[in-house]
Amino acid sequence: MPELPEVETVRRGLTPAMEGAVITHAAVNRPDLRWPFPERMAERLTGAQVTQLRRRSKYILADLDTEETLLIHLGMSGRMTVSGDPLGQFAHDHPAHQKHDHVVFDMDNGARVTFNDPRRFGAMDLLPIATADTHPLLAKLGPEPLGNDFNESYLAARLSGRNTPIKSALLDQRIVAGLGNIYVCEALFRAGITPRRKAGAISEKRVHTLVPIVRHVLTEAIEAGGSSLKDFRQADGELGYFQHSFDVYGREDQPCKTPDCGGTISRITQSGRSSFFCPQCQR
DNA sequence: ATAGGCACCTGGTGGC
DNA sequence: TGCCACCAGGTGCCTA
Repeated sequence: MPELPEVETVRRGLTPAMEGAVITHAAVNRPDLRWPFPERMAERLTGAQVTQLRRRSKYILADLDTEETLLIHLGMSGRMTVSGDPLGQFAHDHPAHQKHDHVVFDMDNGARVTFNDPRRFGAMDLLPIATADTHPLLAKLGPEPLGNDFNESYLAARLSGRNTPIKSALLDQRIVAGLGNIYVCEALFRAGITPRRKAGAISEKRVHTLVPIVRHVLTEAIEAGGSSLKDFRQADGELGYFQHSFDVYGREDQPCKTPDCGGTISRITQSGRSSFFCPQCQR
């Protein structure tokens, strides 16, 4: 589910409920997600004030006044939602506990933040604050696609000589961090590049066009509140709506949206993931 | 170093 | 209604 735009949407939705608020109670309802939770996680979180909510790639980072940072990843099916009234008048007005509500934070402003993840590919960890760059899960991540370090010369250098399909290269979080299956498909469509093309065999000119295209796709998706496939929700429970803007993702056998193209969207499997593209206008 | 495949886990969908 | 195969937004780890 959650690629960079969805994670950023969640981060923004959680901010009013969490930033500056104190975790008064942390319910940790199972010992692990993808990996075991850190030792004594509930105790280490209880009483901590969230000083800042940040995002790195698809990770949410909650800096705490205890000199620790809570790292959160949503995996494929993770959601974080807010219930209750941040002003506190209805502090006890929370929906019933749902299946797969693995971690629940009650905040001192009356908000309740619930982490729900049926498939449990998500993760949480606690690390010393300001060591995010060296955490094993973050250390090898490439630049943020919306940051200055992701630029034309950087991307050209990283793709040159690589024999892997461009689809796989853009999914490689070490090259650029935050893209997933949906937004890679969409970006390659807009760039007119077939997902099969070897990364090292794309002209420098076309590589250069990819940079602003990736930025635009992600920016538009964030503005739309992300994409809601199946069950993605923003933190307030609302659906994102970028899925209505998909040109290719999930559109197998449907007509290409390029005017006068006349092509039909194809689906192929690359390294175990579906790639959607128009064979007519992506070369 | 690089590339490809598998594993982790649950749930939804569609065919028979 | 049941069973089964297949699919899903991610990514660490193992193998050549």
